[in-house]
Amino acid sequence: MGRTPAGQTREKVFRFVRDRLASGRPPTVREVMGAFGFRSPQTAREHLDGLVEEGRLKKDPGVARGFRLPGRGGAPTVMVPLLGRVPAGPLDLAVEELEGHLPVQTRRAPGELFSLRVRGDSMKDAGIFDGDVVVVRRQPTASSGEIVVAMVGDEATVKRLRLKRGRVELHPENEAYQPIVPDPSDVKVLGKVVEVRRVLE
Amino acid sequence: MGRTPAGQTREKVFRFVRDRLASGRPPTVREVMGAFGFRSPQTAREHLDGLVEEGRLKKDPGVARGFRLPGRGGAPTVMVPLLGRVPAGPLDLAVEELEGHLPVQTRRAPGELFSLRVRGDSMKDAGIFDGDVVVVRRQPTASSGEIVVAMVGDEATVKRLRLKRGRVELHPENEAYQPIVPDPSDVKVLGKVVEVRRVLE
DNA sequence: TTGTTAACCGTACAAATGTACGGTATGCTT
DNA sequence: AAGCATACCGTACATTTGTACGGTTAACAA
Repeated sequence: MGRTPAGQTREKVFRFVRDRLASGRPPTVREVMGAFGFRSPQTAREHLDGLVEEGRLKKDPGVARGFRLPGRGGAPTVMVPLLGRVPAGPLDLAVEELEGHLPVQTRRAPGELFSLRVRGDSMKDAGIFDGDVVVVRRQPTASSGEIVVAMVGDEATVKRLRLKRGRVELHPENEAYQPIVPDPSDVKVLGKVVEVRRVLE
Repeated sequence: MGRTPAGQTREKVFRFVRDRLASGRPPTVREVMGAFGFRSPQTAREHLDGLVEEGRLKKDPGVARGFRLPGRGGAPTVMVPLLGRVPAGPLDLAVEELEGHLPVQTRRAPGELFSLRVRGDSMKDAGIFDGDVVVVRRQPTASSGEIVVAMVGDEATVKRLRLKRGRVELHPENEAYQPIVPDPSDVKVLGKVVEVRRVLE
């Protein structure tokens, strides 16, 4: 055989490409070449073609950095904006005052989601703590029992929605707080909480 | 002004690029051109350069598909394996029995992290519920007070670590449970919980 | 009016990148 | 030994892609 044990370099090439793909910057043939000390782009190409042949990678011929992971059932990853505060107006074209983005796996259209940091511990018993980030799907209504983000007056709040006799109630999940029963004209559902995240580090 | 309202197209271009970046396939200038019906690559370039100027994008000059999101303290995204169950042996080369991958923002090396689904509600008061996913950084030790994943016998458990007089204690955060004080030879810290995620949908 | 600016078009060129052709070396099998 | 496959090198070429230069149009302000 050749210089290195069979398949060993190939495995490392695969991981290199996979990690580069996750970081959002798929490598070129020559970057693979450089990363492994090859002195010919052809060598890198042979490994890459081999991985495609084995079905571990997919590629679009002719396109620069055209490698992908074969799509296995998993939902695609989209970057969801993390809003510093929730604007009162429409979220669509609002110049988002954003703190950053987070990667979320979803089948939803990217524009359908946003996220924000929760303040206060009114939802503590639902496992949503101060400082947690909630990912929200935009929708003007929600079902009773779902956790929603709603504007009450000009403030955004995370609560569990209860619809009682046509009236909207926003229930905290913390004994120390009381349900909010706002004037119907004063409350607007922004969306439904679809994910909760807490970073402990 | 020009054909479309000022800034509107630019906003859409930004989202297009951002979404393409998340999907692992950053666009070329000409792909942006095509996506918006421009008939000149220069038009797309002006929008892209504008976004770089505004600080909303970063780019590597001369590099194909060389756009990135500015790292607002933002760590790069890596794909972390979600393990179906935690094997007793070393995690390193274990043929990971994986359920999939999740995107996690971290500065750590990709191989340093793994994730698993929590069973039971013994950490309920820490906001970790049954079915939640915890992202774990592999490390053989941890500080007192940190939430860890540990093997007790041949079972993996998520608990808060307490070191008392040189002895290891694993504390649940739920009044219905008692602390575990295992035989030191029978417990092994697999890593520290660095993130908690809950999907509500 | 004049000027300015944002948004766009067209084309050409240079660099980055994928791809093809041929070669060398090593180890395994027969 | 002969044959074969894997691993690698070197170079050349075609395509993709970034980039530069110049022009057009429409809205707005002075």
